[in-house]
This record gives sequence, C-alpha cells and structure tokens, in this order.
Amino acid sequence: MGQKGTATRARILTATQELVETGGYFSAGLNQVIAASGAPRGSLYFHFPDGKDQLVGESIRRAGQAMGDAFADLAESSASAAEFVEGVLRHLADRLEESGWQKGCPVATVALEMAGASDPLQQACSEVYTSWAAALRARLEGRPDADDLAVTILALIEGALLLAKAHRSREPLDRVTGQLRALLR
Amino acid sequence: MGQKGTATRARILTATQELVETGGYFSAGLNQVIAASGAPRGSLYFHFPDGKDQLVGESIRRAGQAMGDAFADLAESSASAAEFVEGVLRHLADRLEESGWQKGCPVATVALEMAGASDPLQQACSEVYTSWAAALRARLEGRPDADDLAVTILALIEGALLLAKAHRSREPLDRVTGQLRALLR
DNA sequence: GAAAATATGTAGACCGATCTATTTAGGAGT
DNA sequence: ACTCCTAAATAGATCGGTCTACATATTTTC
Repeated sequence: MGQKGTATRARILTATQELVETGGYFSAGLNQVIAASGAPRGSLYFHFPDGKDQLVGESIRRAGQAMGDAFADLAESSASAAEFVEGVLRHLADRLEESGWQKGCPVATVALEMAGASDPLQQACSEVYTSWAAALRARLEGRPDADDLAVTILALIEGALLLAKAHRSREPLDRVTGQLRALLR
Repeated sequence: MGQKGTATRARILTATQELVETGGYFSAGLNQVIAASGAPRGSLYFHFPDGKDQLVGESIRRAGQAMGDAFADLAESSASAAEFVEGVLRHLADRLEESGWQKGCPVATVALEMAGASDPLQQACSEVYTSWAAALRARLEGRPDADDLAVTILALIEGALLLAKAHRSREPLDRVTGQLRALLR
C-alpha cells in the first residue's frame, strides 16, 4: 500500500472512530464518515471491502488500543494502584468534558447496540474490554482477588463514564473517585 | 381515551421499550415497532403525534419507573443495604441471561446514543438515572457519604451490566457482587 | 329510545430523504 | 507501465413522517 493510501485509510478510521464514539454505530453514517474524512466513497470500499462492519470493527479495536496505551502511560507514572486508577478517571473526565460531553467510552455504545445484532462487532467489543481488564489487573498484581478487582474497577469506570455522559457532568466520575480507596484498601 | 385506545397505546409502548432495550434508539425502527405491537402506522402517530422522540422518551421513562418499582420491592425484602444491592445485581443478571443477553439497562444505550444529539431524550435518561440514584440513596440512610456511595453503586451496576451484555456472560455481575462488601463496609 | 352528529381510533398507501453498497472509468503515485 | 487509488453516478432498501379514507364508539338531539 502506497503512502497516500495508508494516509487516507487512517483518516477514514479516525473519522469513524470519532463519530462512533460520539453517538454509536448508527451515528457514524457512511456519508458522514466521507464528509469528515474528506475521502471519497470509492476509497472507503477500496480500503474496507467488507463494508461498514469492517470499518467500525477496526475503528473500535484501534480506539481500544489507543486507550490501552494511555492506560500504560498512566500506569508507569503512578506510585500506587489507587493513584493509577484515579489518574485514569481524571484523564477520562477531562477528555469527556473537553469534548463537550461527546467522548466517553469509545466502545460502550456499539457494545450495547450490537450485542444482539452483529457477532463480529460484539466480539470486537468483548475483546477490547478483556484487554482493558488485563491491563488493570497487571497493576493489581499480588492481591488475592486481583481478577475480581480488575473487573470491578473496569465496571466502575465504565458506569461512571456512562452516567457522566448522560448527565453531562463530571460529578459521577468525581464521586466515584472519592469512593475508590474503600475498594482498594 | 377509550379502552381500546389505551390498550394499543400501551402495546406500542411495550414493543418500543423492548426494542430500545435490545439495541437502542436506532434499532427501534418504526416499522419494527409496528410489526411487534401489531398496531398500524396511523395509530402510532395518533397516540404519539410528536413522532419517534416522544415515543422513545415515554418508553424510557416507563422502563425507568418499572425498574424503580422492582428496586422498591427488593429494598423491602432485604435486611441490609448489602443484601439489597446483591439482590438487585442478581435480579439484573437473571433478567439479562433469561433474555438471551438482550435486556440489560433499558436506558443506557439511548443515553449514550443521544447524549449529544437530542436534548429531550438526554434529559429523560438523566432524570431516570437521578431517580434510581435517589432510590439507592434511600437504602443507605445514615451513612455520612450516602450520596457518593449511591452514585458509585449505580455506576458499578451500570458498568457491570454493560460488561455482562458485551461479553454475553454474567461473570462481570458475579465478580462485582463479590467485591460489594468492601464498598459497603 | 332511535337517529343523527361528533369524537376517537384504525388502516395502509405514499412521500422525500437517507442509508449501505456497487459499478465503472479514469487519474495519481511509484 | 502498471498498480494503487480516487471519483462520481447509481442501485435498491429502509428510514421517519404525512395523508386520506374508513371503522367504531360516544354523545346529542328530537
């Protein structure tokens, strides 16, 4: 693939990612993807011959990877597990607020929309969540209940992010942050 | 409104509720609502003259009320706050599994889809969440951090429900249940 | 209390817009 | 020169929404 091809492919994916994150699968209309990315319709089906599901699937995995990288950075610069999770929550709250309450979890909306409709997309979402749980778990090494705790913290983060977006306020994320220590004691 | 009219209105709402809960706003196509409820298109716009947003809005508030009632029943039959929340989690897990991983939170999908698109629907979702948080809070009376705790538990429930639907497994709900005591200590 | 008049609800054809996807032809990159 | 990629027209399905004709209750009138 030539350089230009790679670039437009990336531009299409980024645009899709952004639209999906804002309003889910159905808000990412192909016309909007085209408009937002500047790529023509033909390129879309050249780079993603299996159509919209492939496009959304790849963009979800890509967003999952990006979020995982952000977690890794935060993990490295945190002294404790509690500090790490607080950093994640703060990061997500900032991102959500700065985007005008648009950018919450890049996977959640599609996960809920497609859980009963598209097996490939359901699996993509499931895998992203599994990878995030593993990343959290790695920061809890040594605890006897690390697995349970990792899933619980992930649920807490996802739930708080959902409530924050629904209320258009970072209050839920802040309240949850305050309760974290009880969980990580 | 005559009896027959009231009945079809209810049938339309129930069908919408079910479709929305399964796959969100866009999965509840008006054609599917018509097919599922048996009501003709004309009746739909007779009973809901403001169109789809009114229909979905009412069905969300209705679902929120129903869930709130279920909470109230569980609250009455529980000896402690921990027992109550565990009961809620078990109830939700059963409901989700029995529906073939379709029926999670009846509000979450629309909340995420419409947070940045439709003000009336965003507000409807926000209000339902507020009412649920208040119901949880009522069961935590006396604790100094009851407000924070109620929101945290609601986030935990919503997050676990999201993960469970995404993975098509009750494992996240079960793991979270195990960690609850640490939070409610 | 029967007939007329009005309100309530049902039924489905139809509209323009928008959706994803396909096709075909030719320009750009290397 | 040859592949890679773009570009736009178009197909066919489905979307939410509107419209008119019809049926069924419910009230009014005499």
